[in-house]
Amino acid sequence: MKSKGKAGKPSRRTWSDAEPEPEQDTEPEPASSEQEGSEASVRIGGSWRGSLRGGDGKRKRGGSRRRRQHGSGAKERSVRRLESNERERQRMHKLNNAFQALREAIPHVNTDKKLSKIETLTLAKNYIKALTTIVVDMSGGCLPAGDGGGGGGGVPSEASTAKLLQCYQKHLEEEGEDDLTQYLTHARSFSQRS
DNA sequence: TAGGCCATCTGGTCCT
DNA sequence: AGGACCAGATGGCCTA
Repeated sequence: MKSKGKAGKPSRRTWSDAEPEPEQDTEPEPASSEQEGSEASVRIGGSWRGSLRGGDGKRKRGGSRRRRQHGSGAKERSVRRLESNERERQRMHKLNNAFQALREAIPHVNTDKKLSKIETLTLAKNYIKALTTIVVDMSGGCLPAGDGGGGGGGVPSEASTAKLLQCYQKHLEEEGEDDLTQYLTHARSFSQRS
């Protein structure tokens, strides 16, 4: 009963409400926009750090490290920041909604406890693998049987998965089906008949 | 209390 | 130019 979530975190600080100071300039941060001129804007332990992503190999996509100069005024910068924060929040909410949908799509045992994100992803991966195995098994009539992939309780090999896809595509061409569900229905009935 | 998980902020980079 | 994406940092909540 982890009642986490925003409701449980009244004190979570949002930039907007927690920025009491009208003095926007106050980003205590190092020199706000200009610090970038030099790359030494990383301060571990503080709440800011700057460029230097390229330094450790991560996110080292080309481009200059100079910060883009948006509007110059502190106020304008602050407004942009707030807007950015809001968009980022919305984006994360959408991401979380997607996680929730995924949680609901995969079966799991303990329904009391909400799956964490990492658990959700892991279970989803396993679930997909399991379903793939089932599909491979069911399509014995279509796929050459016993190629080592499907059965055996293991994960289908890449080869069998590729064959499955191939078979599916062929099926689409021949039958004009446009939905995996329909394919599965066919596969199921075929497997039941035989 | 430590550790896990999460929301949010933030600034760099990429894409349209 | 502006929005989207991404990853690091921070701090709060919760459980063992």
